[in-house]
Order: sequence, then C-alpha cells, then structure tokens
Amino acid sequence: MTTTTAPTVARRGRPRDARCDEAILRATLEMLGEGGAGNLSIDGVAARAGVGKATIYRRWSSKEALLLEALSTDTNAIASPDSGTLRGDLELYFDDLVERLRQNQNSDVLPHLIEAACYDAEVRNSLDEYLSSRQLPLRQLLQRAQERGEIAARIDLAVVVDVLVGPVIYRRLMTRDRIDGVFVRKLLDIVLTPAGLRPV
Amino acid sequence: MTTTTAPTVARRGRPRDARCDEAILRATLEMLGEGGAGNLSIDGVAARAGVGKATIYRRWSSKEALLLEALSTDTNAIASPDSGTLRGDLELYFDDLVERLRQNQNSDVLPHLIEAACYDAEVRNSLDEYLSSRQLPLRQLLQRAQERGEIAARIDLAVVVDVLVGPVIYRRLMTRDRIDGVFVRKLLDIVLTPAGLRPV
Amino acid sequence: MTTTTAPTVARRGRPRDARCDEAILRATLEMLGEGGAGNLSIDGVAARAGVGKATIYRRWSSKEALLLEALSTDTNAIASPDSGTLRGDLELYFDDLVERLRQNQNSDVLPHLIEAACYDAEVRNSLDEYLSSRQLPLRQLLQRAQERGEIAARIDLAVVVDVLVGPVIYRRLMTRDRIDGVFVRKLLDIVLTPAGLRPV
Amino acid sequence: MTTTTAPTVARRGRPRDARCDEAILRATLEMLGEGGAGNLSIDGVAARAGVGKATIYRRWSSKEALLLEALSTDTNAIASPDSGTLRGDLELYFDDLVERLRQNQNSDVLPHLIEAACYDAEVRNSLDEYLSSRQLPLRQLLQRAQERGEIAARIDLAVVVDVLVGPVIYRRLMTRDRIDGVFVRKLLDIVLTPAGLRPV
DNA sequence: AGTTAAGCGAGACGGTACGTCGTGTCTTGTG
DNA sequence: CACAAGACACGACGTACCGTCTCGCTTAACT
Repeated sequence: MTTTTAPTVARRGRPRDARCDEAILRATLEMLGEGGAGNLSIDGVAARAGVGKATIYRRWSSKEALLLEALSTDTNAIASPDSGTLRGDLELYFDDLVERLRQNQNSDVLPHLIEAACYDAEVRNSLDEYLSSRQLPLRQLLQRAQERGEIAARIDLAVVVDVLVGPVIYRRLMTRDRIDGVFVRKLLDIVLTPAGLRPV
Repeated sequence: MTTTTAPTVARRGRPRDARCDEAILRATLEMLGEGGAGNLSIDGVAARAGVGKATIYRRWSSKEALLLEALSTDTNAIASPDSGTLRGDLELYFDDLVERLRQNQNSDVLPHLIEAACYDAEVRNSLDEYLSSRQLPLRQLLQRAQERGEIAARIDLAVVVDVLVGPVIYRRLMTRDRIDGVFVRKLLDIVLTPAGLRPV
Repeated sequence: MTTTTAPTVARRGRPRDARCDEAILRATLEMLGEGGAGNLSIDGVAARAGVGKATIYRRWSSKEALLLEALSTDTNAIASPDSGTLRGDLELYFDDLVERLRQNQNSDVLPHLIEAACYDAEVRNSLDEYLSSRQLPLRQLLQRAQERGEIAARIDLAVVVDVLVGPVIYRRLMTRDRIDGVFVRKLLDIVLTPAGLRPV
Repeated sequence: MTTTTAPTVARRGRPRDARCDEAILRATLEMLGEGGAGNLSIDGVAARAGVGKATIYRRWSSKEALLLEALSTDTNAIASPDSGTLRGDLELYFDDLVERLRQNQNSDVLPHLIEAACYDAEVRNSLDEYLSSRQLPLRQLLQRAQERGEIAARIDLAVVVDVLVGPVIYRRLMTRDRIDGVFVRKLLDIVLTPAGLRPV
C-alpha cells in the first residue's frame, strides 16, 4: 500500500482533512456509476466533490490510483469459505463473486485499469496487489484441498486458479455472456467432474 | 459484413484510393508496435501515412474502428487442426495461439479495445465479430470431439470454450504470468484429466 | 476582363454549359444574402447550385473572383446624370448610390473583397477595375463641371472624388451611420457651400 | 470599459499571468507585421508566445478581439492640437494621422476587422469604441472651431468628420492611392476653401 | 459514323486552422 | 502545511474549407 499511516511521525502544518478523502471517493464512485471510467475526469470529480484538483493529486498520483482506491473502499470482505469439501468451498466462493459482479454490472473500471497498467508501472503494481488480495481466499481454499488430497500433489495450483477465475473474467471482459449460478455450476462440472471431458 | 458487392451500383464520384488504406493501416500497425494503442493518435497516424485526417475519418469512425481493421489485416489463418483426438487438436490450436501471443508480447491493443467497447456499441460489435472469428476453429474442434463422444453430450460447449480460452486471456490481461507450452500442458491436464481434480 | 469571348476560336470538346454559370451565380447571391461573404463556402455554393466544385473553379480562380462576378451581375447601369449644374448632377448621382446601398443594406461583400485584395493581386486588380467602373459617371460629371468653370482648374479632381465618395464609404464600412438623402445633402452642403467652413 | 477596478473583490484562484498577456500581444504584433491579419492563426500566436491556446481563448473570445487589443497597445497618444485656427489644427491632426498610416503601410488589419465586425457584434462594438477613441481629438478640435465661429452653427459636425476622415480611409482601403502631405493639403483646400467648388 | 477533347456531378485527397477538452503542475489568498 | 479556485503548457480531438485530383458519363466538333 502507498499510505503508510505511521502515527508517531506527527507531520507538521495543517493536517489533511479526512472529509476531503470522503468527498473525493464518493464523487468518484458516483461518476463511475454514471459515465464509466472513460468519461470520468479529474476536473469533474474535483468539481463534484467541491474540492481543488491539487487536493486530489496530493493524495493520488493519477486518475487510476484514485480509481483503485475507490474500488478498494468496497471492502466488505470476500467470502473465505471452509465447508470441508473442495466443491462446497468453490460454490460458496463463486456465488459471492457472482453477486459482486452482478452488483456493478456494467462497470468498465477493470478494463480501464488493465489498460492503464500497460503504460504505468505504478498502476500495474497496485492493480496486481489488488487482484492478488481478491484471490487470496481462493488460493487458500485450493491449498487446503490439495493438503486433504482432493487435488493431486502434482497439480500447479496457480494454473488451477487460472482455470477457475479465467473463464469468469473472460465472460466479463470479452464475451459479455451471462455470469450466474448456472454458469458457475457448468464451469465447476467441467473442471471437477472426470466424466465430462475424458481422454480417449 | 458491410461490404455490399453490388457491382451494378456504379458508385459515383472519385473512388477511394486503396493506397491510402494501405498507408494508414501500415502506419497504424507501426505506431502500435512502437507506442501502444494508448499513445497512438489519429494525428500521428495521418502524419506518418502522409494523409489528411479527414481521409482517415472518412473510412473509420474512431480510433478503435481503425485498430480493429488493422488487427484484422493480420490474416494468416488460425490453425484449424483435425488430428483425430481432442487432446491433439487442442495442443495444436493452443500452440498456434501461444505463438501469436508471443509475437506481439506487450501489445496493449486488446485491453484498449475492450475498454473502448464499453462506451461504443459499434466497437463492441466489431470486437465481438473479431473475437468470434478467432474462436471458430476451437468451437469446430470441440464440436467434432463431442460428436465423437470425447465430450459428454450434456456438456455446454460454450462453457468449455470459456474454460479453455479464459485462463489464457486471464494470464494475458491480468496476472501477466508466462504463457507458453508448459502452461498450456498444465492447463489441458487439469481440464482433460479426471485424476487431477476429483470430487469427493 | 478575363473572359475573352473570341467567337472565332471555336474551342473543341464539350462547350461550357451556360446554365451552370447561372446556377452558380444565383446560388452565390442567395448565400451572400443569407450568411454573408464570410459564411459562404465554395462547397456550399456547389451543393446549392447542384454543380461540382470543379465546375466553379473552371470558371473562377477563387472565391473572391466569383464574388466579384456575382456583384457585377447587378448591372443596371449607374446613373450618369447631366442636369447642367454640378449640384444637380451630384444629387442625382448620390441618390442613385444611396438607393443601391439601401438595397443590399448589410452586405459584407465589400469588406470581404477589400480584405481579400490585400493578399491576392488578381483580386486587387479585379476589384480596382470594378470600383473604377462604378466611379466613371462621377468622374465624367466632375470633368464637365470643371470645363464649365464650376470647379476651379487648379483643383485635383481625383481628390474631389475622394472627398465625395470617401464619406459615404466611410459611413458604410466604419461608422455604420445612416446613409440617406439627408446625409447626402449635408455632405454636399459642406463640400460645395463656401459659407459652411470658411477660413479665417 | 470592461475594467471593473474593484480592488475589494479579491478574486480567487491563481491570477492571470501578466507576462502571458505581454507575450501574446507581442507575438500577435510580430505576426501581424510579417504575414498580415489573414495569415495570422491562433495556433501560430500560441506557439510563438510559448503559450497554450487555452491561455489565449481565456482572454479573448476570437482572433479579432485579440487583434483589437493588440492594436490598442499602440498607445502613443494621438495628436490633440490646439493651434488657434481650424486649418492649423487640422493640418497638425492629419500630419500625425498620415505618419501613423505610413508606418504600418500595408497593414490589412483594418480591413480584416471591418469584415469580422460584420459577423460578430462583440467585435463590432470593440471596433466602434476603438475608432471612436481615435477620432476624439478631431471632434474636439471641430467643436472648438464651431464655438469660435469658424464653422457655421448649422453645420452637422458628424458629417464634417466624415468629410475629413472619409477620404483618407477611402484611399487607404479602396483606391490605395498615395496618402501624404500633398494629399492632405489638397483635401483641406477643397473642404475649407470656398473658391474651390462653388455652387452656381 | 467514329474519334477526340473538353465539360460535368460526385466526391476523395493533402492540408491548415479551428475551438474544446483533459492532464498534471503551478500560484494565488485564506485558513 | 492544507485547501478552493483557477491559470498554465501541452497535446489530441473531430470538423470545416480550401483548391486539386480522379472517376464515369455526356456533349459537341472534327475527322
């Protein structure tokens, strides 16, 4: 994280006004909902938040840094299930994920950030960190399944993550096909059930 | 398709100069290679192609429409393998895909187009069409496998496509992990081998 | 004049269509009336006249050449009075001039041409010729008055023309004050009546 | 005038940088001298002044507004003579005027502004104001002469102004004949001397 | 009658300038 | 120092005309 809230430093001068942070993030989220990331401008956010542009740039180095922070405010923790079985855990995890995606249905923030990350290493890092943190429960869940023997030891769990999350992201970003419980079940069936795709 | 091959229409006025199309597309691809989609400007393309901006806008309604056309010119056909086995076909298909991705390694065109598609329905449609055409061999290959009985009839092939392509795209766009033969084998192992992930 | 209507030359090929000239000039005058010279474009004239742009440029070398021609079509001859007295002649001449100005009240063609003449020598010459032809009756009228002795022989008639026409043009172009019979009488009073301004 | 010298208002935000005004006006005058008003572009002025285009548009709504301001900076006051006689005053006034015209000999600024004033009311007003201020000394000078009885009380001084200034402007804009001391003397002779043009 | 040269409508072409918008930085006066 | 306001350099946008050029066709005059 960039914010090192070292409490002992006690910086001099007027302290930052926490209400500014709030107002800026709220304005950002509102404008994201209305026009999407592409139509969101710092000028616009500043105007709506009733804040000077410098006040924004003092806190975030770029539009994308701001977006990432705004996204992170949605921090009701991700489900970290432990039902005892791999299938059960995955269903809980994905049901949560589906619900999240359903809520901000047409959000284009992710595509925007992905593109921005191509040009800006700092954004790249922050985005990686953000995504990684979102995946943590899934990795842990798989780890436990492998320890229980539900997943063969030889399997590379990183690839399993790809196989599970990839299809969802793919639908989200590219095909825009429906992402719901039905899709998740089909996905899990294919990945988990040997009878689905069997080698000749 | 927009091409109405009605030869009897006999369009009036000076016809479009095909050399302009070439020059513009060539300039576009060059600048894509150099600076990426984000740093590509219509002004720049026009200047490099030795062409007025209007000549570009006469053909493409936006930067993204131009990018899509430029991408489509890369028309060495995608591998449409038929080795007789699902596994064999998939390996051939993905080896081809991996090679393509390897070539324009750090291209940010796809992220850029994905974002643009969020705001512009026309781009959305063109992009869908483009992606769909790239997937065609894969869909056909799976179709044949299902007819041969290698894939259970109850399986939704659309989801299989997601499960296969999704992980690759996911690495490409989000985790930026390595995409190579090793990854593809692991991926196919997980998806095709029942012994990998087995339900309790 | 540019048009050398040598009838014996008998140029080969398809002859120019006189209806085009008409249509173009009519369209030009209409658009002049609507938007003024500044808002008149060759594209617009061509479209309204139902004519290709080349058909216009084949006849006139520039927008201004076209304007000059369009102006010259208004060729109901200028009054060339001969009432026997200087004052009488001048009143007739200026009444005619005032009427002409009144008709195309807010025309901005003259300013436009004056400016264009600054940059284009051809326009300069055509404009000079046009203006000179309009002044001819006045010069003749003054010439006769000088021969009759109404104007002292030592007087430079060119300057008299300036003194008479200048004020009208000045009002027209710069002050935009009213130009009517009252003004003309006042003008003639000042210039012709010794009791008006008398040297101490 | 637009300048509201209210010092108590204490305008907020970063104040306009006076050096920008200077640089822009200087660049404008330079480019006027080089290419004339017709070849002067906002892009060009911005580039030469080392200033963004927005910085120009923030101050002036159009090219013409800028030109008017630039002209007004040439503020070595106009001669406001008081020699005691009408003839003497006029000679002083016109000698000054002739000298000014001689300096920027081929300037096309005036024609350009006159045309622009046809389309833009704001330019119209500014131009009127500018011209009116230039005429002020002449009007005062005539006023005094009328009070002294050198000009008959019944004479409309506004028309006298036209009669005096009109011929000069007319030469300047239309005939492009020479404007010098000789011309001015001839002009004054005709207007002031009863023996020149006498009514029958 | 066939050939040829130009006229014609349509519209593409290389340019140039336009006026607007957004970025990230800066400079004021006021807390 | 932080803050609101807003000026600043820069760069891209998409549009409008300019004057020229190519198409396929028509229209006469000259072979």
